[in-house]
Amino acid sequence: MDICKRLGENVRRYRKEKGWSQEAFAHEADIHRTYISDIERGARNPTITIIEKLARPLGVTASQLLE
Amino acid sequence: MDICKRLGENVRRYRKEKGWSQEAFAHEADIHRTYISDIERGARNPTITIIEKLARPLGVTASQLLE
DNA sequence: ATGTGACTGTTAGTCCGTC
DNA sequence: AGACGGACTAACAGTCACA
Repeated sequence: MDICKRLGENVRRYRKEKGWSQEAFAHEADIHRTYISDIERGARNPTITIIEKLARPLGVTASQLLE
Repeated sequence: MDICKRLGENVRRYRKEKGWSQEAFAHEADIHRTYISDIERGARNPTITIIEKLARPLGVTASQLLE
């Protein structure tokens, strides 16, 4: 399983647990909406600083997003 | 604690557990030795595909490198 | 509310070295 | 053995219009 896809699935799952749209989450994480879309589809290969920006509003660790 | 520094410390610890020099590890991971040096010093912001390339020869998961 | 192609400036990542 | 610099190319960060 590709690590980018795994990250995407994790982000999407945690985001939905929060009841957020991509747009709302993008605002919380201070990341562009379309970038979130790309991440969730595994279409990007982000850096670890992006992983951390995603993790914080979701209330999880960067490590958890890669599990 | 900066996530880049945390990654660096984890990589260094796991590498030493294997008894590898940076150069030997670089060869195992198929990553340039100077890049390994940068990573361990927390001077780089790598992508998740690099995290995975680092994790495999160390016998750990990408997730563990960010813990 | 989300997926996607395209674009530009910036940086990730490689490779040459020296200390 | 490892830190660190310079220079280079490939790829990412960040954004937009449109579907």
